Amino acid sequence: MSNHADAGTVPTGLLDNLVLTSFTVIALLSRTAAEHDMSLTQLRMLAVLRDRTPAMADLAGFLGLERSSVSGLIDRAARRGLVQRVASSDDGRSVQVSLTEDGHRLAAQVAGEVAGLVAPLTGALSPAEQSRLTLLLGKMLG
Amino acid sequence: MSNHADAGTVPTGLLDNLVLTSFTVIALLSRTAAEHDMSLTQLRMLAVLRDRTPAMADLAGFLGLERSSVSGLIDRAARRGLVQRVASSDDGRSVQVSLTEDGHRLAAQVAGEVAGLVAPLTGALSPAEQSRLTLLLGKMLG
DNA sequence: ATTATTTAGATGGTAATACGAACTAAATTA
DNA sequence: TAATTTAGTTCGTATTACCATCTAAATAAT
Repeated sequence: MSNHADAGTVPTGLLDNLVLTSFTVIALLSRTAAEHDMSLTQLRMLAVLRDRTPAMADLAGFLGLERSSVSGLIDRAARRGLVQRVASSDDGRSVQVSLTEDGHRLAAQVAGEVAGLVAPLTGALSPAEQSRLTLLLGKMLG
Repeated sequence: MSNHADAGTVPTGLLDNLVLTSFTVIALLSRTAAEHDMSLTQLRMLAVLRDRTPAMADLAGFLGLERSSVSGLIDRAARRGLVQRVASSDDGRSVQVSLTEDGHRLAAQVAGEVAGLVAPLTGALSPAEQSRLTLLLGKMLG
């Protein structure tokens, strides 16, 4: 048994702040993506591919999309030279999706820009508060 | 002068947790919206209209969209009977957008469902931690 | 007063997003 | 060897969101 709050209830202030924070952060990410003529989904895809080389179905799983949606997504990104499809050696049907040089460069740049945009927010907190927030969010994420 | 951290920098762990939390919350909201055949934008619109009756341009401002995008959004929502356009009395060009009865009902229901989905997350924290998180997010939101 | 300009929204055209269903080809299983 | 499953693509559709353009109303300038 836990001495935590009823898991079926959220204090209104906490719910509001979580939702507001989320919209704020997502808006920042969207803005960054838009500045590079990308969608939020493309930005997520770039982030996912920074340290993975998944097959199409796995990528769909990471992004929470249908396989058919990912086909078009990768088509467009490949047309821009950001990603490439490499045929799998052991399975003739499968492809490994990976970032190109340009893709890696863009992903790194975008990551830096996002950090720059989030900094003013977190900058409102002292280092100690930042640490506490990191821990609390981490605990919540499980 | 402030004794806070350099506003140009975010600790990696904090950035990651903020982004992960945001995607988690937004995914929850999207899922809830989808269960009612709505988009995230429509859900946001419903939330905005719960305590406002803005003109189209103001609504566009709230949602961060162009006026033309909002026209279609409201068209579709009105076709479903969720919102209505009421001609402004003092300005013949302007309309006030408002929720219908059905819109209010749906907005309330959706709000409840969102709370139910967020609860398991926040339930990982003790009441004291929930309070601290609320305060930290509030401070960050300014 | 009358014309000119600005403002509020709507409309039309375009591209991206995302889905489901149907399809092809390769790999497994029977 | 035939039947089935799996990986990915293609096709058709609806939504989303943009920009540019348009209409009508309101405000400003002459």
